[in-house]
Parts: sequence; C-alpha cells; structure tokens
Amino acid sequence: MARYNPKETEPKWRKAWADADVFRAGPPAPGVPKYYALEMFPYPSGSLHMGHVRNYTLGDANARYKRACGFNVLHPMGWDGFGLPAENAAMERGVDPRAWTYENIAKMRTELQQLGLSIDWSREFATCDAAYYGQQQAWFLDLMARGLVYRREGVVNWDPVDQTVLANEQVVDGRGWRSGAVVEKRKLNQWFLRITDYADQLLDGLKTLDRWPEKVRLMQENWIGRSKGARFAFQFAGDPPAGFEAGLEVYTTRPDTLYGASFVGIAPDHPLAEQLSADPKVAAFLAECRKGGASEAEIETAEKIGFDTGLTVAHPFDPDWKLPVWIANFILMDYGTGAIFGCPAHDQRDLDFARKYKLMVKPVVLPPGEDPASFDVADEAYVGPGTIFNSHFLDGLEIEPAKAAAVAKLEAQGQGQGATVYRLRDWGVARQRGWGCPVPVVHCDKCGVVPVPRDQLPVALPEDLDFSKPGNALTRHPTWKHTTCPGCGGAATRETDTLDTFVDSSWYFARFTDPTAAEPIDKAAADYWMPVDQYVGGIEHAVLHLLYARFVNRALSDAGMLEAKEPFEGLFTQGMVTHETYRLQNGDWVEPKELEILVEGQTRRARRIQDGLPVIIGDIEKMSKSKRNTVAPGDIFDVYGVDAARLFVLSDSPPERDSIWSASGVEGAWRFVNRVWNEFDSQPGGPAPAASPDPKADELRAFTHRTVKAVTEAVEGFRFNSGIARMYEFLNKLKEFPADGASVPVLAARHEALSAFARLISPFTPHLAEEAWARIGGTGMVVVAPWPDFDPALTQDAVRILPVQVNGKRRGEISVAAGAEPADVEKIVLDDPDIARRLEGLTIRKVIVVKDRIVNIVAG
RNA sequence: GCCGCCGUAGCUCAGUGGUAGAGCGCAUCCUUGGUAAGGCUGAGGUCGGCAGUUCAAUCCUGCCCGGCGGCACCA
Repeated sequence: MARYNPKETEPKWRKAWADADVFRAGPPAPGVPKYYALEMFPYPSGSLHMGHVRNYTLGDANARYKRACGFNVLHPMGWDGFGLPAENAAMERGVDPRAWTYENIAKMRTELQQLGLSIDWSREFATCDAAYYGQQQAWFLDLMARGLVYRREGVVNWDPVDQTVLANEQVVDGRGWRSGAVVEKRKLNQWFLRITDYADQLLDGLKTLDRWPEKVRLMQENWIGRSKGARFAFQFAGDPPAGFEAGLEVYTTRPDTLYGASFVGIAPDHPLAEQLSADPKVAAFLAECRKGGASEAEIETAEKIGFDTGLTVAHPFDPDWKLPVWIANFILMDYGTGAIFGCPAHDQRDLDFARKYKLMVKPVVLPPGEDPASFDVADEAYVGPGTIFNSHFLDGLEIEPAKAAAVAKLEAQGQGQGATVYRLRDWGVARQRGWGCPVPVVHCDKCGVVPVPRDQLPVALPEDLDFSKPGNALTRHPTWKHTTCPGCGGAATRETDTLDTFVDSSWYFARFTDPTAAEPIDKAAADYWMPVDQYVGGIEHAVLHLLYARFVNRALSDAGMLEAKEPFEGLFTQGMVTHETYRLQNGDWVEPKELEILVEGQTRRARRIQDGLPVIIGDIEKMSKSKRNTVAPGDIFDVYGVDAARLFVLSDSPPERDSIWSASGVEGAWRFVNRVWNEFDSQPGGPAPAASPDPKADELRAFTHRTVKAVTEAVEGFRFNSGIARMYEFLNKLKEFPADGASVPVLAARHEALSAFARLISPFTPHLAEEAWARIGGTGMVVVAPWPDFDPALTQDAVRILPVQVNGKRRGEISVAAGAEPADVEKIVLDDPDIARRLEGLTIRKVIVVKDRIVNIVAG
C-alpha cells in the first residue's frame, strides 16, 4: 500500500484542470441556470495569508459544489491594485509602486493557483490596469453629468500619517483605519459622491437582502441612521442677527416635547457662532471648545460646556415665551441643522447641560401610572412612552399623535415642516495620493472644472512618478498636470487628486462579467450574470465596501448600465483566523514555527527550539505580523499538501466564526486525507460488482445515502464544518466494512459509497477527490461529475430501535418496523417483560407513542 | 447605555422537544517492512444558572450570570 503523496498528485490534477479549461465560465445556455460566485478580491500585498486561504477556500468549496449541481458558474479573480502600501514600499525602498504591485500580483497569483481554486483566470484584471481605471473614469463622468459628483470645501478627516483625506467610514474610534493615527479636522476642497441621495433606497433595499447576515444589515441600517422629525425656525426676539432674518432653524425628532423646551443650542462651528465670535468672550469660548482636541474620540468624551449668547428667541407656540440661545460643545454642525432646542426632561444630554447651567427642567411626557402633580425628573431624563401633559393643545395625546399635531401646527404657522434626516454623509472620494485612479477633470481659469472628453480616457498615470517623499507624487510631477482645456483650448491643469480605492472595488464585480468590454459594463453580460449569487468576505467591510458597492451599483443601474439594483444577492461574512500567541519571559514575541509544544497530561508547555528558553503560551488572537502568531500557508502546503490545509480551515469552526489555527488540527486533517486514500486504495480495481440484496450491504448503503443527504444540506447552508464532521463519521463507518474479505454485495455497496464519497469531498479536497475518483474508475474527472443523489427511502432504516421511557426516564428499548403504528407499538411495549417489570406496582395512566421515535409511559 | 451573537467532553465545535456526537488531546493495548507512522479499546459531559410550558427540555419561553462584536453627545 502506497502512502498518499500530495506533492505528486496535487500539481498533476491542477495541470489536468487547466489543460481541460474546466473552470472557464460558459456562455448563456438555455436550461442551464447561472451562478456567480465571488470572493472579495485581495489587495496584492505580496504574500498569501491564512485569512486569504480561508476566504478563497470557502468560496471555492461553494463554487465547486454549484458546478457539480449543474450550474453555469462564473468564479473570477482580480486584484485591488491601488493603495498606500505600494507608495510606502516605494518611499522606504525606492522601488516603483507599479512594478512592486505587479510583482506582488504575479507572486500571489501563483500561490492562489496552488490552492487549487476553481477560478476562471481568463477574466483576471487589476484595478491599477489603465484599461480598468479608464472605464472607471468614464462612469465617474457619467455620474458627474447626472449630478451625483460634486466638489465643495468642507471639513474633512485628515490622516496626518498617510497624508490624505479619509471618508467617515474609514475613521474608526477617531483613528485612521489603516495608519491608526489620530485623525484631524481640516478644511479642504473635496470631491464627493452623493450617496445621501440613495439613503432611502439603500435602507429600503436592505429588506430585500434576505440572504445577507442579519448583523450586516443591522450595521448598515444603523450607519445610514434615518430619523424622522421636524425642521423649523425659531424667530428671534428683538433684532435678528445679520443673515438670520428668517430665524434660527433647528431639527428635532421630538416636536411633541416642544412645551418642555428650556433653551436653544447651536454648534460651536455654526455660522451664527462664528458671526458672534467678534465678541472676545465668544471667541474665547469657541477656542475652549476646540482645545479639547480635534479627534472624534476626544470630542465624544469631552464634558458638556456652554455659553449664553444673550440672544433670545420666541417659542413657536407662545410668542411671549422667550428662550435663551446657547452655544454648546455637544451639538454637531454636520447633523441636522447644527442647532437644536433643548428639552432637558426628556433628553439626557440636554438634562446634563441644564443641570450644569441651572436651566429649567419641565416634564411634558407623563409615564403610564404616574401622578401628573408629583412626577418629576431628577438626574435621569425620561425617554419612555407616556401621555403628553403641561403642553396646552397637546395635552392627553400619546407621543406619536402629539408629534403629528405639533408638526401640523408648525406647518400651519409656516414655521417648519416634517423632515427626515440621515446619519449618513456624502462620500468624500478624493485622495491626495499618486498611486490611484486620477479624477478625470481639468481646471481651467476660464471654463472652471471641465470633464476630460471620453475619447481622451484613460487619464493615465505617468510612468515616472517620484515617490521618494511623502505627499502626492502627482502634484510634484514636472509635466503631467499641465494640459490644455478641452473647452477653450487654453492652458489648464489636471486634477491631481485620485479616487479612494473603495471606488475601484465598488464595481469590479460587474466588470468581471465582461472584463474587455469597450464600455465600463457590457449590459448583456451583466444582465446575464448579475447579481452575484454568493459573495464571501470579511465582516470588516460591513459598512465600508459593502455599502459603497451597493450605492455605486444602484447609481450605475440608474444610469442604464445594468438592470440589477443590488449587486450581491447572497453574502457570507467569514470569521478571522486566529492562533495562540507566544512570548519569551522578556516579552519578545515568538513565532509558532520557532517553538515546540510539550504535552504533559492535560497541561501544555512550550520552549524555543533554538535555545530551549521557556515560552509562555498566551491568548488566542487574530494572526498578525506584530504578534508574530502567523503561519505561512506555503509552509503548510509543503508539509501536508493543499488539501489538508483546505480541509482544516473548513472543518474547524462554523465559517462565520473565528477559527483557531493549530498544528494538531492540521495534522488531524492530514490523517483524514490519508485514511480516505487508504479506503479507496484498498478497494479492488475493475468494474463495480453487481449489487444484490444483503443485510450488511444494506446497512452501508443506508449510511451512504444518509451521509449524502446530510452533507448536501450542510453545504447548501454554508455549514461546511458540519458537513465535514459527517464525512469523518462516514469514514469511521466505512472501516466497519473492510474490502479485504468482503462479500460481493458488500463490495458493491462499498463501490457505491466510495463513488459518492469522492464527489462529496471534491469541494473540500479537490485533488484527493480526483485521485480517488480515478482509483475507482470514475468517468472523466470528478470536477465535472454530477453531485451525488440520495434515495430518501434508503436514508431510513427498516428497523427502528425506540427508547422506552417510564415517566420521562429511559428504562429500555424495543425494535419495531419503521412506520409501525402507535397502537401496535403500544401493544409490543406493554407485552415486553423487561418493561413490565419496570411497571410493577404502578398504574399506567397514559402511553405516548411518537411514531418511529420514542415511547413514554406515564405511570404512578 | 442601546443592538446583536455565543455559552454542549480538557480544547475546538456538530446536534436535536424524545438513546448526548465528531476531531484533537488523554489513557490502555496491538502493530513495528504504511514507520518523523498505522490500528484496537477506553475514560471523560447536573448541554452556563434559576424558573415556566410539556407525558418528556440541552433544545421552546422568561429572568439572571459570563464571554465576544457593532453602535454611541446623530437632537
């Protein structure tokens, strides 16, 4: 018996697949359903990590399964080629970002191909290919013509380390998502995509995404943050400040609490506050507000401070009632109107503020069961349900009707109207970087901002950019930006900002449907393949990439480029790959491959191989270079083969959860690979023996069909670990029916079992599956073999063993024919001597028989 | 604070209103021309806690405890 040798078989089968071109997506064919399987394409960092292995193996298992089920599968791969790491490498090592990126792509392509993925490589592209980003520029200009692109000065998030602007979605806890630097606020001329125009669609569209994780939908819902309320203006008592003749406009979600108002507040960067800053005291207060730090994290934790401007406004429902106008640091300029009315009794922030500055606190919502004469608010605002009181015409109404009544009155008075406000902001897409897709416009003194005509696209990056210094290499290139105006023919300057790389990844899935189309998207191809049936990637993109892509897809769809509104019909977010961490006593991190684990009974110790120093075994954390707890996929492939690695990443945990990489785990997978091979290897060659009835063979057949059913259901539900657990059980069962000395019927049943088994393991361990399939004389390659069927009748045993309970406790068992009628079963049970003994001295009250499952006798 | 997920063998996880399972680890034994291995057998579980529904709850319901994640001056 020869041991299974993946080093020989794996390259052999990969070559066979490539030679037969089996993964090329087919043209539309009548009666053949399409299936678009996609994993989030990688950034070409230079080497594959275990996260990639998990991501692409998950997607591949699904794609291979769907192909076996008869779908015309599109499963492409490409590269998210632009981005800062290339510039950083350029700065640190003096290499060219383009060369660095394409070399990385070449290296990673080899590694991905080694993984045995069922990819249609003929469709590969990188977003940094001019052919790709030129098409991106084309649709960008289309969206500009449709009013979805604009430029304005605005306060932006500035990453001082990466020297670029970040979108709101890219600021995490006040820090840049890549650099980790504390983000500053800066005023800059910025390009925006009008994602807020699509806020309602993006929100409502979530309801149709029933194959997305609930969690991601919830996160997007929270991020978009739609709130309904009212926008209205307070009239100034006395002379209004210049520019505020129409009053001071505020936004509220609680117009029902207007009679509880005790002040009006504006943000420190509100235009009115800026106007008042001529007063040194106001200026000093505004300076105080900014002092707390520019980072969002600091703003959020700052203490509430305020300044009474001395201005007063009239209450909209009572002109004689004057409210003071305060500047307060907790009010955000970029939400609503940057001004609010404060109702301390029913808003915690307003209450904190009112207590500090001794402002009135008047409850206007009475909780159920409370006495209006005695109800008061201490340090906790009341935000629950109740009845409005102390509120004149609103008295006695519940909250929702009161909101409607208050809005109606504001509208009748011409002071305001109901309004919907979003937390979502427009998407700032310009980056001050040289290694990105240029914004395809020129600036002309005479004509202003002029789009580059379509026939002059792509606006390509120059070959000779200087990346030796920080900042934007495009602005300091000697000649690139100088051009002529397409409008007047005069001298003009190119825009040197480039697009956020999230723009690049917001439509690549549509480009894959025809990567060489003369237009950004070939509509016929996109309408055949889109939407993506199953998208697989990390949860970290829940509100970044996945929201941008939904927006861009909708915008392109509205521009007539494709029909599908939502790009990803099914989404699966896989967990991270984690590993134990190891440190020396001096705190230095140690890599897993540098140490050996010593097992003594139930305890584990570790020591460094090179010098025997004791190593402390630490927590299990996400694999990262900084903690040195990574395992290089290539090292694993070399020792155990690709299939064992694929099997382990799929078997260990439910795919959506974090999985723990461990040496013993992959060894277990490797042993499974060998045990599988041994079963195939021990089966006699030649044609399948003729099947004939035999109890032993029937038992195996039943188990085979049950396993096919269970694995099919597991794969359908993306519960690969569960499916693999069933295959482990199946293999254990198969060993009860050794080929050596087996009867002909059992050999036939074994052949059926192995034939099904080769196809069941094919999505997970595709190389082993081919070798096994060939060993038992399967037709063609298993990669194109149909998924095995199961016979429902065979998945059930003819004889059932039913546990017999007495008062809910198991007291014995009986054998009956499957499907035996309850009345008959009851008779058999009561005639059973063992059971009868258990019932001695008891009166039978009731006998419950659940068909084919259990018998329970209630007695006392 | 709000929302969500999770808690089953030493570890990582399946599972089901009705007999508690797998891999790894552990123990015993066998094999020693599959050998930096293979195999047999076994131990190990108040299914996080309490209560409720039920003939029967690890599973359903409620409350509590513990862990993880997301959001959070968004008016």
